[in-house]
Amino acid sequence: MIAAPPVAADPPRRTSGTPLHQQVADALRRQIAAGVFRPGDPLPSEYDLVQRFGVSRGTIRQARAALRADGSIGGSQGRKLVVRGVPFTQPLGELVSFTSWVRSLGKEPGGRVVSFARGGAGEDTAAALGLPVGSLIWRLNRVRSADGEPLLIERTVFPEAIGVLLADVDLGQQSVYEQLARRGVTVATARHLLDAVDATPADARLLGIPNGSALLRVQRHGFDAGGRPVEWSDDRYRGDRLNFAIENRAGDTGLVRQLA
Amino acid sequence: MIAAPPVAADPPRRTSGTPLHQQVADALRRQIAAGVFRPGDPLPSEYDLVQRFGVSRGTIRQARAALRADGSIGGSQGRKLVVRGVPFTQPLGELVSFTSWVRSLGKEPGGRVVSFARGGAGEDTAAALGLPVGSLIWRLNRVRSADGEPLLIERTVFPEAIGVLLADVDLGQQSVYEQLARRGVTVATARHLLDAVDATPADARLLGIPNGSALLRVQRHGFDAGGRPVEWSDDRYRGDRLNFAIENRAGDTGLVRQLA
DNA sequence: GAGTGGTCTAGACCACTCG
DNA sequence: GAGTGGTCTAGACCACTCG
Repeated sequence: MIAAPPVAADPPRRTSGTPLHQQVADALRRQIAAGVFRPGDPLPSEYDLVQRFGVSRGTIRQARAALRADGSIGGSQGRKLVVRGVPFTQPLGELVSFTSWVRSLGKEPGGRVVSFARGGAGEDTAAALGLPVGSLIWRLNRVRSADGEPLLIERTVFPEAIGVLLADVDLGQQSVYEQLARRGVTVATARHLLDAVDATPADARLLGIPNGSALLRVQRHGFDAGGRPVEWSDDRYRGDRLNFAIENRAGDTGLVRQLA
Repeated sequence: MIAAPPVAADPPRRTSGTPLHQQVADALRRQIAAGVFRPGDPLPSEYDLVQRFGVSRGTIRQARAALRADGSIGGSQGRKLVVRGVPFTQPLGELVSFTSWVRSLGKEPGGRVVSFARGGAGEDTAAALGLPVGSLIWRLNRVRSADGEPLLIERTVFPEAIGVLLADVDLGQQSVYEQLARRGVTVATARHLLDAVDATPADARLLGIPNGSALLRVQRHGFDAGGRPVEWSDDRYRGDRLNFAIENRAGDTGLVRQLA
């Protein structure tokens, strides 16, 4: 870990396995988080940073590209770059796992299994998972809560190979993704589809909210590192209790608006 | 525009204003889209690409970083990089501008101004735009439609300096962002907050839908290239007609789940 | 014109994967 | 051990912004 001394001290080299550019990026992020640089402040110039960190310009630029990508800084050519604020990202694992997300908030995750059974894939499910119609799949239906408050209904479909790994797990208490991770299965990439739906009578009863309340629906396709489907899920969150935030960098975004 | 000849031809240089690394990235993207490289195929090695494009390794790496960032390719150190497929992104301009999005679908954008007036910023608005409470701001309230079907209610606040640029524009027909762009103002980065709300009676009347229908609400903070606030908007989409899709790459994501 | 960030090159060494 | 991508440096020139 290298700090940013006012004058160049012992030139840092890769003693640990952490790349220099990442050490620089982390140092700058820490300083933004600590208020050394405040939103609106200009970032020190490249030349300054080269001097302070005792690394080459390329390394500084690589570090800064990371800060740009996560939205910590902004700006354009010719002008000094501007600090925007603390980075605004979440690990995919935490995004996918309700359990680890709730824990990260310091709350107690809970759940109740409504149903869990093997069956045959219908047309939609088969298409979503990239399987032939009629393939064996597992359907899991749960209500998830934080500190006892129901927040989410999960309706998830797993391919047979994934579902069997969960067959003897207590899904009322355990995180599906932690259990899968122990068995070597992780969600490496995912596609999310967000829209709003009225709570059906079943939804309303499960969440303890009025009929027809607005729910934020998140449909997720999860894939492992090899691109094989791990899950297809229809998650319904209480719209009044949860939101999703998206940081859009310059240029192209990962967010797409679609007509249904 | 440079292609990728099997053998190095005339070494391309920056004749136009487009950076070389971007020309290379665009060329590779086109080849992925055209099926020259198919999902699962390995990408040619760095050495290959250096030869084919006649540029330095640094330029190739910069181009590949862009493909990585938009999800076109994946892979890790020591292995050949793997083509994942056509990128799944939307230019920020199209994401922000309802008008240009609707046009991209081949439909006719329309609109109706409900109100447009100058006023003083309350506490929330001031905080959102980073202005002192009581600062002059402009509030725009519109219904937006595609081929005559109302899809969206926009409630947008602009800082005084932006609002005055719009004072004499026909906002029933014109795109705010196109008009602003002509005056040198563009949204370079944005933060989006997505949740679900019940349609208020006013919402329902404006969209011509039943009271209490689920709406997908998108709150947006837009900033220019210098990080200055351009707009703060509360957009409400018909949940049954629209959704947002998010492509999550490996590792950290720009998508964050939050408790309200 | 001075200072800033953006582009590009050439070359070195390292870490990882694979046959 | 050969080949791959990852890191890092040093130096050149360019485009843009600002006083």
